[in-house]
Amino acid sequence: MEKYYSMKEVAQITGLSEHTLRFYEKQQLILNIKRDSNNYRLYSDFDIQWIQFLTKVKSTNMPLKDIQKYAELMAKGNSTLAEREEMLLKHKQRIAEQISTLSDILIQIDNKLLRYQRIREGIGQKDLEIYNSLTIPQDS
Amino acid sequence: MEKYYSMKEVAQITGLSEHTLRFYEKQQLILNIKRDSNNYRLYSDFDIQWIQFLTKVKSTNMPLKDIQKYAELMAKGNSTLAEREEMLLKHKQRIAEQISTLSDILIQIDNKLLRYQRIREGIGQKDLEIYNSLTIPQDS
DNA sequence: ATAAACCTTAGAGCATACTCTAGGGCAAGC
DNA sequence: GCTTGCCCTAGAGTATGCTCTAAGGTTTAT
Repeated sequence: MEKYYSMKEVAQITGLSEHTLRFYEKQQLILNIKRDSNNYRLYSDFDIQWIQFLTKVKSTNMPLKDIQKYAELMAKGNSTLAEREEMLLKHKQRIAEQISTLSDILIQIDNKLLRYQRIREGIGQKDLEIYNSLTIPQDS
Repeated sequence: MEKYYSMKEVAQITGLSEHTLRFYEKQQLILNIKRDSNNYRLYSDFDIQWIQFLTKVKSTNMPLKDIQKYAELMAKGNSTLAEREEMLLKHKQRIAEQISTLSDILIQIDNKLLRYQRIREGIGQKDLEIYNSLTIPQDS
């Protein structure tokens, strides 16, 4: 006895809107959703797990197009495992790059905050420069 | 003697297209750019530094609208330091959240990769299930 | 004097990812 | 039988962030 979930339930569980769920299906990010006698969608536990994973990778900036490709491979079965593995490895690489970019800018922001602090303390007022011939204080 | 840079040079230095540089100026992310007698833009070192910082924060998903606000505050001078500081602190928070999301999905991807490996090794073939009455192997 | 290499503007067009609207069906309760 | 609460589709509309086009100006070299 497999349990199925309605559109409304899945929207609640996943945090996505019903619009978005239908949109993802139209874009083929979500495939093979069962229907009841009224043509209403019936989502399985597997479907929900996939939507949750999809949401996660999307939040790490994987384009919908790529997610669609992954969903397609997944639906084709085990013969596509190597290809899916490759996609995930590439995405891991992109995530690592994102983390590195984020850490980098975090440092730059801290530097700016330190400079602001020094300016507030009256040190470093000498850093002020003339900006394009207008008396606009610098931020740097 | 302050040095100035042409549109083309700034595009090369920053890696942004000339189109994008003009677009950012129209959107008021870049302010108060000097002009020569031909109405050509003259970018200062400060301008370039700002564009480089702007590019960085943009890459950490700060919306252009927020960057515009920051640029505006910056142009208003030291009286807006506290407000700018607040913006940066909030953005630091968002960056921390992004890093945490990314690290999290990195772990999930690794789990998936491990499962793939097990399937490739012939262990876990029993994980295969029937997907919506079709014989579509699971990914999970 | 004319071509090439710069630059300018306004505004149109495009890609991505939703988000909403219109028009309609079905099933349960009053 | 009719309202309420679900659900359905197709397609239009919106927001963001570019990206390009058209039409034209200036400077420098040939």
